[in-house]
Amino acid sequence: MAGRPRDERARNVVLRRAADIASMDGLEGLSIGRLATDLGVSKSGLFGYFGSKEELQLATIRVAAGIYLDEVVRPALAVPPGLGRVWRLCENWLSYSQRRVFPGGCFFFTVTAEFDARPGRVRDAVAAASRDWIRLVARTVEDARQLGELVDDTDANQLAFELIAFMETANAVSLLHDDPAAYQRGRAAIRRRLHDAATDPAMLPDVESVT
Amino acid sequence: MAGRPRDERARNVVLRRAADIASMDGLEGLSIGRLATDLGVSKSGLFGYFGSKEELQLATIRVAAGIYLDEVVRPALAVPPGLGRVWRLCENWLSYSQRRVFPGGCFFFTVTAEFDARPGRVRDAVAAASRDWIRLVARTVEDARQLGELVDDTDANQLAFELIAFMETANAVSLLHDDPAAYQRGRAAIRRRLHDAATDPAMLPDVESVT
DNA sequence: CCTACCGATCGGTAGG
DNA sequence: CCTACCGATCGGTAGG
Repeated sequence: MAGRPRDERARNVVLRRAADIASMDGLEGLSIGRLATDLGVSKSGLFGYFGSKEELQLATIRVAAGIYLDEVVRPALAVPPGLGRVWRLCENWLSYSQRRVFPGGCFFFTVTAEFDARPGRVRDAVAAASRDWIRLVARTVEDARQLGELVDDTDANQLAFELIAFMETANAVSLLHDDPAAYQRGRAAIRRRLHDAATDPAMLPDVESVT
Repeated sequence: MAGRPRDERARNVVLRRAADIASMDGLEGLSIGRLATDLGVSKSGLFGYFGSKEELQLATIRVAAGIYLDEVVRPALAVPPGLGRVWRLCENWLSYSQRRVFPGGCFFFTVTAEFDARPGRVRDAVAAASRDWIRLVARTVEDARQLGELVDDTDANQLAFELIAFMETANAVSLLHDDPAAYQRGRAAIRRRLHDAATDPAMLPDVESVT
């Protein structure tokens, strides 16, 4: 069921809108009735696509993860491993947040805070996505270390934690205080930290001007 | 109205419980009916204390801010200004999060992510509390700089951003991944950053062992 | 994939 | 500060 191209395309339109809503109001704030009204379809028709609210939430997370992959991860993997790729990954994340690919900023920031203290399948899916992301950043850092572009005693997991902290806080501050300068702060913090860990700081590109 | 001691005490019991619920499920997830059932009182009686859900949410934020002040801010102001006070402030925050003073971790982390993309009085109150906190950290850093304990070209607002990023990310990671080591990561990051900015790194206390 | 409906719960009110 | 209720909305179902 739901295997025909038209169904899949329709499903994707629904889920893309669902991810937008969830980025602002959370996955609980996302209601089937509201989503149906927004899209001009019947509630029960939409319900039939997913079978339950929880399945809708899980499908929304999968679609958001795909967008994240396209916007942040894939274009960074297109540049060679090393310090440049670490920088690209961070830069892509800040751009993805700043361009409001999701209107409520990073989808995963919103739903992490929403589900981090509630058990269930939704929390598990959010945690799995987070784990994948943390591991990807750590592996990218570790690659740079092994290539000799970061000092030898660099703790990849620790550095990944710090870089992610700067990205997420830039996202949070920019949203809550409507302050685009938060991205300058995040970018400066990342640049400084990578500068300190780099064997050849000249390999870091200049900080780009921010709109 | 509601000025008698007994009323105020009762109000405080209600709001303390409200803050606990909101730290896990958010200020929208906090419903008057559920709160009433939890406390064994009638819904309309409880409603009468506040007049509207929004007023309940705003009163809950005020109570949570008071607890934050008692747990994090006041004990840091008891030590003299300087690098030691900066460290105390960060250490108190990590302890407040780790001890689960609120069962869902930092109350303000949860409600910031919940309201950062929705307009209204609740968002404004959350943003005001966040601004106060950021300014306090920045002023504490600036005091340390003026006392000559941080290098002269320290950008207080930038350093405050970075310290806050480490604290909030320790909170978020520990909750989502049920991983107490996140606090070690946060503490190590803060320590390293302050070490680099200190004029006399020996003034930083050793990292305490973590349970 | 629609209309029409279910019981439960929401914020809020009336009346005492 | 209680009981009893209001209309709206929730997730979900029946029946076509």
